[in-house]
Amino acid sequence: MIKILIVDDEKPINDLIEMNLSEAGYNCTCVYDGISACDILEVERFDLVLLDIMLPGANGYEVLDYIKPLNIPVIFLTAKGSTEDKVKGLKLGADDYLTKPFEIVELLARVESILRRAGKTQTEIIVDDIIIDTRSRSVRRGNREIALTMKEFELLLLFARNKNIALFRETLYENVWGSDFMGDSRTVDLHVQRLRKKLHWEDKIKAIYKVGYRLEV
Amino acid sequence: MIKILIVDDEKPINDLIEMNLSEAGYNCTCVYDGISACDILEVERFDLVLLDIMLPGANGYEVLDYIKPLNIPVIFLTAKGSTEDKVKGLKLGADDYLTKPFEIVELLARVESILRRAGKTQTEIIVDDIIIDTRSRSVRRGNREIALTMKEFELLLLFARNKNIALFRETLYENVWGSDFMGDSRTVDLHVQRLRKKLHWEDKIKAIYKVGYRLEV
DNA sequence: CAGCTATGTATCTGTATTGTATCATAAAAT
DNA sequence: ATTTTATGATACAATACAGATACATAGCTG
Repeated sequence: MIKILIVDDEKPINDLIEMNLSEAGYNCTCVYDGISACDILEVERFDLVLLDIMLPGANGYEVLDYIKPLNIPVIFLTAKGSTEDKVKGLKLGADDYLTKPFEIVELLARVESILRRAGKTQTEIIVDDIIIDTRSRSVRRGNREIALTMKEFELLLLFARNKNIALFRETLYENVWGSDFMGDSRTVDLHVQRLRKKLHWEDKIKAIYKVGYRLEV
Repeated sequence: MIKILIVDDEKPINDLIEMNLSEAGYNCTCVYDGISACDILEVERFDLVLLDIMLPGANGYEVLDYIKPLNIPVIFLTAKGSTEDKVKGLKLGADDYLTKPFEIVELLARVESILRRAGKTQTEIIVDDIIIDTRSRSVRRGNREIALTMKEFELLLLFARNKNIALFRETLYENVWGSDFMGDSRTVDLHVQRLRKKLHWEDKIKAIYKVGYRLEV
């Protein structure tokens, strides 16, 4: 299990991140200031730290100094997009930075990227007889690869992370397409159909009348 | 009892939400401006706040600031659907976002989602020997799934949340169909009959002469 | 630039869902 | 008991929805 430490004094942001990373299968711990961060790092192993720069107590840079010798990758969270801060952070040893406000998709991408770089990626999600590798973005049944497009892959991932849960068309659209306006387009349906066909999941991904779809396993 | 505070200056919207959440078993309180919201939050505990952005007095963002330290989840209600606003809201600490006009079904889904996230709700409702899973929108008896349509499911949910309570036809119609005008149509009756048949609940859902129906368990 | 792939729109069609109409039966009122 | 009214049952029609297919566009690759 990959463990991520989230250090941010704004609880909502903390929660938002935690929720999404937990959903993606990571084990998260939240602390709200620099001192607590150092304390917990003293006794617990983590694979990645998400670190806010503006912190009460010790600021982000100081915490970074503390983390450095532990050799744990760090992603800086910064409110401002000032190049100065970025450079400073990266110079001091942050592996990446993320400017608030950020899209969840981007957060996940960067987290995966960093973990991959550190060789710690959790890569496989298994659903039924299918293996989804988030790292190579590939899907296999046994050792036969199933070629999916970008959207199809994202869609599958969402279903895989929400097995047996009815997903509204709007939810699907928001997550895969990133926009909250769908209108009456039938894009989602079409992609579900294509995905079904490719995976031979004609009856596993069920349409729910007037609602959306559900992956049944 | 889960308590929800509704903050919206448009009374009809307020009422609509209140009615539906009350039916769903939540305890609701309505206020119509930001100041009142803060006042009541000062003295009463709530589990969730539904907050309109456009408010007289203090606007939604300011109220949000006020709520933040209280650590109560917030769902923003807004007419706008721009990602900018969404991010702004989420960044400031809103836990979710609902764009007006919204479907009642979606409202309930999001409320449940948030409460679940906060560990304050259960996803399964058990009635007699039947299990209703609001998350997957499925109904089972033992491990035999009972296929219900949208309306049937909503109807069952309403009965399940109001066991042994007589429900007026108008109430049923308003909640499941979302409209407050029913005329003298017999739509509700028909759906009750269909639901009865599917669940073999011919005698559990009792007709109450000149009133409506009641689920007896 | 041509050709390919990914993605999205438009359209048609079958069908599940939903609602209306009708008649039969049960409950209440007189 | 008889009338009146409400509900149950059934059949059927309208509708909305999802599946399928074809086609248009965009974006990439060579």
